[in-house]
Amino acid sequence: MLAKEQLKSIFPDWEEGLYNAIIEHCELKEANAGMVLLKPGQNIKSAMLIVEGSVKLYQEDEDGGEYFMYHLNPGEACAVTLVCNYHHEKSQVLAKAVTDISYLSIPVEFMDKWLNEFKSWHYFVIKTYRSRYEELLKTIHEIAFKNMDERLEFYIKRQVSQFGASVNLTHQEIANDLNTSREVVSRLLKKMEHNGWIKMNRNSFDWVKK
Amino acid sequence: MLAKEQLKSIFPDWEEGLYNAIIEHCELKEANAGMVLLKPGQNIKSAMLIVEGSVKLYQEDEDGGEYFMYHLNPGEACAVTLVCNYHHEKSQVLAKAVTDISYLSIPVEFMDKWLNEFKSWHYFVIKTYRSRYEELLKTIHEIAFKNMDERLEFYIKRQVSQFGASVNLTHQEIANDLNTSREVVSRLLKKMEHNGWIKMNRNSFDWVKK
DNA sequence: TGGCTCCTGTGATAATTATCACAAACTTAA
DNA sequence: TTAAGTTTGTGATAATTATCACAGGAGCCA
Repeated sequence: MLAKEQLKSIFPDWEEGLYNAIIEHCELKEANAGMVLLKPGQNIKSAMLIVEGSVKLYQEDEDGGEYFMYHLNPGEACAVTLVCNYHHEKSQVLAKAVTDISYLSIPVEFMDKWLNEFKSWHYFVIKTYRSRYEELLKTIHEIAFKNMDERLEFYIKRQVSQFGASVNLTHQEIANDLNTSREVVSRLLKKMEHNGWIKMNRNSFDWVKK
Repeated sequence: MLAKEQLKSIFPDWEEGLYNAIIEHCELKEANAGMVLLKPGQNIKSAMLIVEGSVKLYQEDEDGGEYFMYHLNPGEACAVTLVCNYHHEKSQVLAKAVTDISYLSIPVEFMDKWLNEFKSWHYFVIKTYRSRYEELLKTIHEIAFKNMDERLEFYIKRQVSQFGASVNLTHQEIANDLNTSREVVSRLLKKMEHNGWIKMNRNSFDWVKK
């Protein structure tokens, strides 16, 4: 488990008792890049709080399609896993580790308990829901109103703000995240290259706009 | 203001003290069908808890487009207005009364206060966020993966489960809610009529499928 | 070096949706 | 009843995206 000091730096503003409870009852787990952490339909038995690395959240279609919604970073929690009150909730999203990650795993039974015991925990839960709700709104805004060129730009900008101007993704990976086809992404990226927005390499490209 | 008994029947599972606090500090407001209750960019100065009637929540585009996300019904609260901790939040959604409605208006200062005082209030807030988050997921699922015919069917079914099998909406209104054009809706409805899913009238139609 | 796989580019074509144009049917109000 | 406005139907066409087909290049490994 982490030292209390580390916990404090990643999850500030908690009560002393909450750090202690976490240290006492939670596991620090690890997962490798690419691993699926949560599948649609899966029963939720513990909350997931990111300590290191980053995670991508997807909406998944019945027949294999995916749509990328948002990233989870250190200090953030997966809202879907923060169940309370009624257990036996099932995931409606797909979560994948983008990098190697480590995360705190909090058994469901403590989540309810801590809601009563620690004010800072329940603020954390509410803040998590609120910020994820806002991320979903942004996603809806993109899909509902924008064409693929703008959605791709939005997607790349988020990628850039996460991992820097060098985007190490294949056209196919991007196409999967946006639930479109590789050809469409290739053509749109070509256009961006012509416009001087990106510089293309193999397996990656650099965002040079703005 | 409402009598405590009425409050209890609409918002069950609250603490006695919470009902009293609501009665003491909140206003029961009314609005007519069609009124805009919340606009994108608007400062949030009070929470909105539906007592009577129903409300539609939209994502709004910069240039006037709208996309319908979900209904709010009696006993439910508008998640966007349930701000806590930091004030001066701005709305990112559009809320419109579908019918004449009445709602409780709770000034922001009490929301924070009650989070500490009433356990049932903070469960209510979390439950509200969770259920609205799930509604947004459903919306994303529709827009990201489904063609207009299936989205229209999903839309009509929600409408039916809200207001019954007789759908009193013009094609134009439906088109606005789905951010598409009237012609598309007209043609798809014609197809549904041919398939025997609906019976069309002027200004309305009946859902007869299933 | 040769063969294999993965990634990218691009044309051709189909499917879906958007837009324009206009007519017909019904409703309302003067 | 007429005129004006609203709602619906439908063809024609454009724009966007999806799908298929295939070629060429780059990296990897035997």
